[in-house]
Amino acid sequence: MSSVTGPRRGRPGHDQSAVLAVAIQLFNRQGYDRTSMGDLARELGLTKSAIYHHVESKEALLSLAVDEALDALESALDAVGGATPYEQLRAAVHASVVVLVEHLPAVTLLLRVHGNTPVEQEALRRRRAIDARLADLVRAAVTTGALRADLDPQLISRLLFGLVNSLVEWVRPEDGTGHDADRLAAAITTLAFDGLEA
Amino acid sequence: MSSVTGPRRGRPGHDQSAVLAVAIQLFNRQGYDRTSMGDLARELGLTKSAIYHHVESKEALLSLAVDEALDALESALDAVGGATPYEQLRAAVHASVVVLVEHLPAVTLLLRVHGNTPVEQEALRRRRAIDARLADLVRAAVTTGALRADLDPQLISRLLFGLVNSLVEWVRPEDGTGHDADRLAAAITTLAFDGLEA
DNA sequence: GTCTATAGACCGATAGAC
DNA sequence: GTCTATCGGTCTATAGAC
Repeated sequence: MSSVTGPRRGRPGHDQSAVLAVAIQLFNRQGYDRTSMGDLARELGLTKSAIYHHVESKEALLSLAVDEALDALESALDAVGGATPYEQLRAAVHASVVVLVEHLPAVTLLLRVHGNTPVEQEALRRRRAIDARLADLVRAAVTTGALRADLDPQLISRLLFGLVNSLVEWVRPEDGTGHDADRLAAAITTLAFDGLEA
Repeated sequence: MSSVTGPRRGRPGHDQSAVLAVAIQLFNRQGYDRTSMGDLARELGLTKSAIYHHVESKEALLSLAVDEALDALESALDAVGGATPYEQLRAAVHASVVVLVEHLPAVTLLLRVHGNTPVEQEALRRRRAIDARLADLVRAAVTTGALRADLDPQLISRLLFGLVNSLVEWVRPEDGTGHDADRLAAAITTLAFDGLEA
């Protein structure tokens, strides 16, 4: 299968992608602030100093991680098609769930970012831009009459993608079949658009 | 009106409730781990040492905060009534939203706890117990035929309360009328049980 | 590419005066 | 109830050898 972990040329030892993957895992398990470069070194079987050969700083690791999540979410939205705003919205919800499951560690970390450092502020700015695109889709779908008009479109948008994002609290990695994400996305669109009642 | 902030006898200066309220606010703004006792002291206009006259430790502040949220959620669930499981579930959703809005800072902090300290582990244990009670309600409502049976009851439960909990990401304090929480709770139950479609 | 050693800053918490 | 001063520990990051 194709290498998802980026360039690795001949030499033994670790590369940036391997360090990043372990870092994201650790940040999600312990929290970013509570995870020291010493913790990361121990998990990698390295010393702290060796890590700094691969990444510039601890904050750079966070930046690389949230960029992975944001790039994936933006690309997925760019690829959304559909004849009507309603169909585009359903496709956007579906695509968001799939990205969330496929990039679960990075997206989980992204959704836990609430801080005030420049890296986190920039991540929040990009997240708000994505939210705005989705809110536009909801507004358009309400305007065409496909969605109920007795709820504020911005409220609908926030609830809809709050529902999607809440998946990171309990979804665990796929078992490899590759069908979990699609089935989960289908269940969520069913609940959101058709409701819970029998 | 009644004092929500606990005992404050004659003396000038701060009390534990005042320190806790500012601490929760700061923990939510900066993150628990990134907020130092020095930060909290500056926000209070005190020195670090003075804080330790009111609370035993930084972790004790976290413990007090999550206990406020958990106590409120448990009490709200205890008070839920209704003739059928379906009606009890709708009441539980409504009550959860109201508690979340009324205790927004404490509940926000609770939902951001994912660490491994004893205080956090205990908070997660109580949260899971609450989740289990709600999952039981969902299962019962599915059994009576009130809720659709083509979705796994545990999935329904997770999505339903993921939806409710996602409110902490954007809800801001009430303007004092006291009606916001009820109207918000009504909108959420509408979306969850009736769906988005027109 | 990894190591040992350490600089320099900040942390949580305490002692003891007022 | 608040202060000044400080202890012992941990943190990110760097210097320089191999």
